[in-house]
Amino acid sequence: MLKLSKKVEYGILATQYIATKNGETVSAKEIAERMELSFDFLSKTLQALMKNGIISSQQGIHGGYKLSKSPDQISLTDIIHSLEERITIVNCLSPGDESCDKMDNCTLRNPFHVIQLKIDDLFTEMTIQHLLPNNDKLYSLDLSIKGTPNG
Amino acid sequence: MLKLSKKVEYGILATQYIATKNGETVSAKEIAERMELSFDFLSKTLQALMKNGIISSQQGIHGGYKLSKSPDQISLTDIIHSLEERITIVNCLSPGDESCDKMDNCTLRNPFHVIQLKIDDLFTEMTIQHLLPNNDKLYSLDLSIKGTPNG
DNA sequence: TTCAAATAGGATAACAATAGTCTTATTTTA
DNA sequence: TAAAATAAGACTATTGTTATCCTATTTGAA
Repeated sequence: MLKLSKKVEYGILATQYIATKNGETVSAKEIAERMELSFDFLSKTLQALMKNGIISSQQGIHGGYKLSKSPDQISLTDIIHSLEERITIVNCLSPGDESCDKMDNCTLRNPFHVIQLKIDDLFTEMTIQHLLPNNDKLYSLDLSIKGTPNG
Repeated sequence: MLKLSKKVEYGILATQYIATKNGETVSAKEIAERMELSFDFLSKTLQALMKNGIISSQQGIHGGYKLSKSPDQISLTDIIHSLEERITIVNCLSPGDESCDKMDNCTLRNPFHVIQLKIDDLFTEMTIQHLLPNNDKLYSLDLSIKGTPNG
């Protein structure tokens, strides 16, 4: 419950790995080997990230992937949205969902919506830049737990 | 991904329903019928809530359930912890987890931990009181998103 | 031209987690 | 003693996730 999928984990790990390569093209094989991930599954993930403009691909014998944007322009939400359809804590918060017929007099939906927006915010505020080794921006971001403007 | 389980949904719905009864004992049958939930599945949920001290049960012919604490003393985290084992966005944040051998030089774990703590906070701050009909406390809680009243 | 190494992508299998059902035992009151 | 309730274990069904397999296509170099 409330867990990130492997797909998203793979996506974040791979994007982070590519980011450490500073513009070099990196093959799926290299990422899979270095990060000890399943090559096939990783490939699917990379293809989805490519389709969503997070990374760009080069086919052919010396092909591979590189970032389409700088690491500080790629949020975890960007990656999550590329890889997952349903990302709400309850179905009735997903756009177009009509699975619940009690929506109108439900006293839970609004409170859940508030929580949802704040969770979305957490993943939007964090970028690949924050995940890079020796990064000094992570703890200067407003990620403290108590007494924060939004928390 | 990142979804609440039905068990937790049932738990929250049931606790909220019981709370509207102001100390009366309520049977699982009544809750199941009124909220249109599976009786068997709801029973399991209620039993777990009972074991964890959220509600108390009375067996026998006029038995049922009532809250053990006042609605504003029951947080969503209390309910979630009663009903789910693993509630972290990645496994390596669960207490005692050793599934990942790269933990020590992982640049993702700390950032994820920060997000995890903030998510935990969201569910801890919200209580059953906030979910009650005509509740006037929900929007006085600091649940604003980015300067907007309710998001 | 041909081969090797890479991405692209569909199909499907294996696995795990979630959700739901069934059955029986126990408790309590009338 | 019967009825109505909770307690709880076992089991089944369903769904979602994860992984694998296979083939096609692209590209560059020998």
